[in-house]
Amino acid sequence: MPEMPELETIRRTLEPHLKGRRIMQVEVLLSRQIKWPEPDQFVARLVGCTIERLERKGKYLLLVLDNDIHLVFHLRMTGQLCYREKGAADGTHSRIIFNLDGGDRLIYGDVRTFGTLYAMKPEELPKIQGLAELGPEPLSEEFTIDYLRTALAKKKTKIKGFLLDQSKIGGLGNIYVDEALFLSGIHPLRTAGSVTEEELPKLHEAINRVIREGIEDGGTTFRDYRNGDGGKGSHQENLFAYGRDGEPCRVCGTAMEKIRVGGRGTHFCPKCQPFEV
DNA sequence: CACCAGACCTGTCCGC
DNA sequence: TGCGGACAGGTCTGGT
Repeated sequence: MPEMPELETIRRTLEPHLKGRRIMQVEVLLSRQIKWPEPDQFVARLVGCTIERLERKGKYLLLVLDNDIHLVFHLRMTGQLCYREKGAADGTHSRIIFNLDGGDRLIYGDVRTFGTLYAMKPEELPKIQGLAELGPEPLSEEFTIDYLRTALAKKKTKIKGFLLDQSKIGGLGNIYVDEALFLSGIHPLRTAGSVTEEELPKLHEAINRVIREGIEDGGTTFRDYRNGDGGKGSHQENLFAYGRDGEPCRVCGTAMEKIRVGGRGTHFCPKCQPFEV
């Protein structure tokens, strides 16, 4: 489900509800989604603590508590975090429920149950490998054209796989990779190392643009994604590539195509994104 | 190290 | 209406 724009939207919509709130009780309905520590310890680390702030790193959301515990979520494909006021219905597929002061709740729901939760002391955070190895994020100071040039250099892996690799760039997923490749005119099967000096700034800007616009639109809702208030995003109305196979390219009118790259559905325009450089 | 299939799960959609 | 298969926003592991 969620890539960086969706997680950032969740962070922003939850923050006003959760900042300064106390966790009174935690209901663990599906313990295997808790990865660290053991579920009873997980609960013990949270109960009675106050949420000081919400951070996001790549596709991870972190609630930092007043005892320095970091409550970390990775939503994988179908995880949802939703704030519900006292008396509101739970919704379906609730897995972990955080009861807050005053009877309001933060509900972790997840249809496919791939999502992961952790309650970590600061020194334990490196145990989360994906978090420890996270590459620079789009729109960050570290994500420069020079960084991208060096990271791409001589790589024989496909550009699509490269952009999905969270240790290279943190936060892109299948939707926004297809969008960035479309906007920069690069065919998804080309190798990372084949990106030319002329294409490099276009790709860099395209990555920043799709993430920026995704956030501005509150994320992309195709199926499960909802923000912290249960609302949908609108970026699905502004996509150029993802999910548009068979439809006319928004730039040249050619029929968009869909192939599989590295096992992932991949959408592109055969005219705007020629395979030959 | 690159690359792929398979695994983890449930739900939905499409064709027969 | 029912059934089987493909597919879904993500990562991790194990094999070649």
